Amino acid sequence: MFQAFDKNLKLHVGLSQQELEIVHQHFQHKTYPKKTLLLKAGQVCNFEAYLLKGCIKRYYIDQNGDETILQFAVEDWWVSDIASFCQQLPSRFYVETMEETELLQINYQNKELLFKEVPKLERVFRLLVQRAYAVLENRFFTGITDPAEDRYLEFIKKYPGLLQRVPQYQIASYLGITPEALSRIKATLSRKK
Amino acid sequence: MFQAFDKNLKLHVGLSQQELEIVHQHFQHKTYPKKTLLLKAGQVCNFEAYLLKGCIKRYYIDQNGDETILQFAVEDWWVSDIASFCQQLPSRFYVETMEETELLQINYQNKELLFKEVPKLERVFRLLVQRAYAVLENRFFTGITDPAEDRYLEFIKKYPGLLQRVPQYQIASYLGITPEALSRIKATLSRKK
DNA sequence: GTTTTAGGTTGATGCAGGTTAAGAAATCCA
DNA sequence: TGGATTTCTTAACCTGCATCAACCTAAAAC
Repeated sequence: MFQAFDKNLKLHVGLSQQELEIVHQHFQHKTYPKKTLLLKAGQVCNFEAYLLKGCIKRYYIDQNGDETILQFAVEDWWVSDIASFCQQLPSRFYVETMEETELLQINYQNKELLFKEVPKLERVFRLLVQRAYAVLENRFFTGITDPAEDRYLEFIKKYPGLLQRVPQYQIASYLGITPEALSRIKATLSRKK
Repeated sequence: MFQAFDKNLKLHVGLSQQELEIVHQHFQHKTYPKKTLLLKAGQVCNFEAYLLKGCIKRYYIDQNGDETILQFAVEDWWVSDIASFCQQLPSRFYVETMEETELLQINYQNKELLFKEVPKLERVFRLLVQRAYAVLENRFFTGITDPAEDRYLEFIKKYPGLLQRVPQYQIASYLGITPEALSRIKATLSRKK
């Protein structure tokens, strides 16, 4: 069960089997059914979770009740509201499973304990946040420079297979456009082919 | 000289005077004249720098030679290309002083040495990256949800005084709009007032 | 002190993507 | 299986911001 998880953690920093076992003890293994809300806007996010299986979205709901999806997480990705979790402040976001989802999750208290027991993990998690930062900056950047059509093509590459797992209007939301616009983009693309 | 810097570092983690002195030894104090390029696209970013004084922009230049500004940094801010620095990969960005600028900067090798000498700093820098992540996510988020006018008003609050220090067309670039569009926004705002 | 030049404003026009609406297709579930 | 619901598509129209271009001002350069 921990195979992919261990590999994810050890990507940049060596960890002994013993250290890994301490880590495992602080994480909780959980399975949630489809459409479970793991976080609601206004709550403090109390988890960082690694996805073993399934699919999760993190999104915002505006005054009109429309949702904007900020992140999809699938197998071997992490999900949390980093800002809320780290500063232990209320979140603006919702986090929700889109399929039955299996997680390894840790809460704030356990994460701090873990850092005390295995200080090397400060480094591991620093590198994880740095990776997340690089991913986000890239997303921000392409959002400014690339038109919607290019972003859609990028999306297909970055999340292969997710098109089949997630309704199209949610992908449109992630891309920052309306479902109608995405539908038109697909139409012109298939005309071009 | 190190007063504000020390305070910035100690925001979340206590550090002794001795530890701070080790830190100081690994940072370099530098002053650059206006319009100095600290990083060019294609180079590996080899600094993380804390601004004592002055103003810096980080930007991208597209095929048409137009620049898009991703970040302004002023007093008590950090500047770097985190993705390039951390992974030691070529950057897509330029980093340039907009005024005479005084920095405390550290390179990759020294940062790693510093981590070995004062492991507690792993934590300090993890928290710094987390803060940077939260700031970036907020920017990304408002970029999607808010219209240009709101983003302009946000900008004025976030960077008080910068309007006077930076030409307006660069602020437009930061906001993701053209100078003409910003000019019109200002016109309608003063009409509303 | 006149001439460049950089920065800012204003107007006309165009286009990507938003909005609204309605029907078609797919999926869900009793 | 069949009706309900959810998702996708298409079309007509609208809007915010981009583009292009002319013009204005003020400061810098000669």
